[in-house]
Amino acid sequence: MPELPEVETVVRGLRPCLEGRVIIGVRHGPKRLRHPWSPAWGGQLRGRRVESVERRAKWIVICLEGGAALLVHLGMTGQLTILPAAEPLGDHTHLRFGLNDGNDLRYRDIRRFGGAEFHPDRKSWTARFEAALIGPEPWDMPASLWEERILGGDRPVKSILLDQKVIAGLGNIYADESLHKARIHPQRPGKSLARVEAARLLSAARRILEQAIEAGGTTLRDYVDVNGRPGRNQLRLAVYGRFGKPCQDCGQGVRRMVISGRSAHYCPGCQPRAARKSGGSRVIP
DNA sequence: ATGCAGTCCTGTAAGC
DNA sequence: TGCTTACAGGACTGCA
Repeated sequence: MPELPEVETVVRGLRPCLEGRVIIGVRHGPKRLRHPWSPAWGGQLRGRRVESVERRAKWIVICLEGGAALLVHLGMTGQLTILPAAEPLGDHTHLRFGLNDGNDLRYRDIRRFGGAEFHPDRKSWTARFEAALIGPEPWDMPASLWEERILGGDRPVKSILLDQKVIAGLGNIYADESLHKARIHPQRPGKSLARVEAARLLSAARRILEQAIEAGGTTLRDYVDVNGRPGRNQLRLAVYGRFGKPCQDCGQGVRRMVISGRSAHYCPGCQPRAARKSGGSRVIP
């Protein structure tokens, strides 16, 4: 499931393959994507040179000359890969962008929760993000705003972390991992957290995301980078997908519960339901 | 205003 | 063995 580290890994992989290339042809499949592709966009893309590739939240922003941009969201199972144009189309390939170097940029998405959008100018695509009210990137989050949003929330802290309007980029895996690292139970209401816990949670989330980027993302099933290779961060997961297995910090069995319709994994030993009175006094191995 | 449940979509795996 | 069913979840909609 592509979250911030997977999207960042794809963006970094795309840069050397796309920057300076010209899109010479666009073809789309018959199936409707979550973000439907408009046939008119093909003509607007043809002949445009790629200037840069950026990331905003879980969106890939392919910046084109003239201020236009191709936005791609990978949804649940989206893959953006670079392949020689002669390579046969695999199953579930919905979009194919021919490049002037003989390669294709291809969008494959089994569950079709993602998709791509063309925006003709910078104003159009920045407005797209503004309308969605996407929160700050984790490293740009001001401490005061973070405190306000966590401590002011009645929801379980896990739900707050998953809310892209609060903070951009966390999904189910890294929300669970961040809460474990910060030693906070996922079901605690945001407003029950001490200020020191809120601060610990933000620094834990940043660290978890940085480590996952270093490891090239987490591959549990479908995620691959632009070269079709899986990530390595799945080997580092402390709680996600480890239901029943012993916590590597304390040995207690990892538990699973459903919060807002999503699975939440946590360690009952490291993440007690009630806040510790003496926060920060415990020695972390 | 706020938070929650329901929805989309298909491959995989469990269950009968 | 073959079929049915539950499950995975990002982002959005609609409802209370």
